[in-house]
Amino acid sequence: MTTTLTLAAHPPFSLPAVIKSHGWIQLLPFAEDESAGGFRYIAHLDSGRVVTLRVQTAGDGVRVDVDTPLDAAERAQVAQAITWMLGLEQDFSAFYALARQEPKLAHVEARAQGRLLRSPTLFEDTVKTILTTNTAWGGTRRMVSALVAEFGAPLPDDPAQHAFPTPARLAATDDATLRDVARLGYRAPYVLALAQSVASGALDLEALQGTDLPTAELHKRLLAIKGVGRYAAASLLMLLGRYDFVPVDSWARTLVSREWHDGQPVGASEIEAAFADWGPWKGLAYWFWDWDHLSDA
DNA sequence: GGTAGACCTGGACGC
DNA sequence: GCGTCCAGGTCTACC
Repeated sequence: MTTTLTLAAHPPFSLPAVIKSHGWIQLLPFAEDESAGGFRYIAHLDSGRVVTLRVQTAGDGVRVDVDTPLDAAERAQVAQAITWMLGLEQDFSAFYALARQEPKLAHVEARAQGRLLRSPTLFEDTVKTILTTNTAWGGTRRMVSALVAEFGAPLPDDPAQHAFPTPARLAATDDATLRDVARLGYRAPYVLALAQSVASGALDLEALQGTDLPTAELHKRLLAIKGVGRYAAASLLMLLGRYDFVPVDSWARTLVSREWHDGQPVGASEIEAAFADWGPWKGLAYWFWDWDHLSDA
């Protein structure tokens, strides 16, 4: 027996657009399912069960298949998780109205761009974001894979596959293990401290999903997390649906430098200034800007 | 508020 | 195979 859920999305919606919105699909326990045009995600449910969610386009939303019967609470959790992960309820009509006036963003509405693929929990997204800092993408993939393989709960039908580790599981490890086994390097104490504060209840990260806190306050709270600086905080704000900041990394500096500064070095202030007119949509304008002509940068 | 140096890893490169 | 250099954000100490 299997379980199937059908979830509607606020139009316009494109599952491939969400999947390709950034690199998260390449990080375990996500896996792209190209034959179905969707993805798989190994979820560790509150009930303790570990299941594979198979997601593909269906009608104006998505269909979620699970290879096992789920009880009512588990079904509700899966529906809530997928709705959050894909931003099914997000409305970008205000952004699209502005984007129509800008040739470099004229494509976003037709492609249904705007949603960014999220993990089910802000804890997972925060750990992954910390692991994107000060390293190449290959390093991020390696560190996330190691964390999942070493500390994630195994899938019963295929124990070689694992869910993302829970805060409690990571909190139960130690700095040296995270350095030696997962090769997190100097990031190990950051991830450990985050896991411990979430597991102990000292930090309620998940309460920030859908919070109505002002963006400035949210920004402040994210920056208070060790290992989360300006770039990581801006990235996490984007995942939380707040686009007031541009995640300034070396790639952003390269793009903005070549687009508006004739290849001369630029800093965060120049990047923020380049998108200042986009107000609460700065981050999205940067993210979906048509940089194609700079792809060899 | 701004800046320099340390942090850690893996890849590129030269020998 | 080995050693060196470099890129990638954040933190801390210092001015």
